[in-house]
Amino acid sequence: MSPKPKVFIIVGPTASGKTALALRLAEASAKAGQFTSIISADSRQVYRGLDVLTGKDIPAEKANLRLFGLDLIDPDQTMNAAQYSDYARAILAKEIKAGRQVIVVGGTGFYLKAFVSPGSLAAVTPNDRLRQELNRLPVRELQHRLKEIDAKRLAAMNQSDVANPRRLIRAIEIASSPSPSGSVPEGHRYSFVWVGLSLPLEEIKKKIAKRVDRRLPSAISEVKSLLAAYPDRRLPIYTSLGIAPILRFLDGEISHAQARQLWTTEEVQYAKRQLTWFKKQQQIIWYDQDRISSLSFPT
RNA sequence: GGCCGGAUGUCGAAGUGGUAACGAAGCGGUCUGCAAAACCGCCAUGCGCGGGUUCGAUUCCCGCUCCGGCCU
Repeated sequence: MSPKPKVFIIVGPTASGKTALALRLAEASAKAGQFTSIISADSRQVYRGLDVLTGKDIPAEKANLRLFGLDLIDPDQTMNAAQYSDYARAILAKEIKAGRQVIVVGGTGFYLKAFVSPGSLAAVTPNDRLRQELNRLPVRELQHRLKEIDAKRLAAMNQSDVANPRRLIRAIEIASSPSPSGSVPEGHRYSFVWVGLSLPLEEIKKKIAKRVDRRLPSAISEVKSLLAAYPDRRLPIYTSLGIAPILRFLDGEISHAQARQLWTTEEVQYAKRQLTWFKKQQQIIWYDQDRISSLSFPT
């Protein structure tokens, strides 16, 4: 039995230097004659037209580098963890088969979870009609409905989830589907190596502040064009970090400086949410961002 | 100097003679198809300072300080 292909998964909060590390690893491998494919795991970089806001900063001119996971959908479309997982799995298989090594880089923990364990998600496809209908109901009513069709499922939800309309709707969706089939466990065909980049929160804050400052002008024009082409502000894409403050600025509600401040705060809050998620992932091996240079691809 | 208004947590902001809404920030979490999302918990023994009235005052009264406006 041949050894399972080793796949690096680089995670960490925003502004921790994940991309830079991936590029360095890829370059080093290229020198040794090994080509690398990078798959991004980022729920917002999948949008076409969302570039400076999401910091798509991998230089496209990097030769010998195949890059996936970016610009997959239009601003009025949506993607979810299952779709991402299917997509990334397919790419992974293809690239490995072609003899390339693969590095997955991303900050969307939930996508990564679905990616490494396909089948961890209930095999129930979203039911838009049902969701639309349920969306109008208050939380109380959602709880009531779930209780009627699957009391156990409701009882199993924690304090936070039972108050969360989205989780309730999803639970109802699963419970009311014809065959709430369990997931099909899939054998691990790959050996995933999780690498976490850590650096002090104070450093993250500094980097974020600098980045926001640098990006704001072009981010403003990006939001303008987005708004011009897709005026419906209820689209999920509009919940991307930085957009709300920029919209308020464009609406004349707040100043440029306030928008910058708010965007920065949003980014920092996001970084902390990411840390909360990654903290629980036991498989991650953490490295201090400034001592990462010694890391290299095992052969 | 006079008159009026205000002073509540880090910020914004309600409010009551019986012991401080709410929003933001902050802190800690949740997580099986919207995840840069959505959601949950914590966060002023204290209401500018000093007196007084009262069983009890942040709330009423007196004085003071500071801020804003108007007048001289």
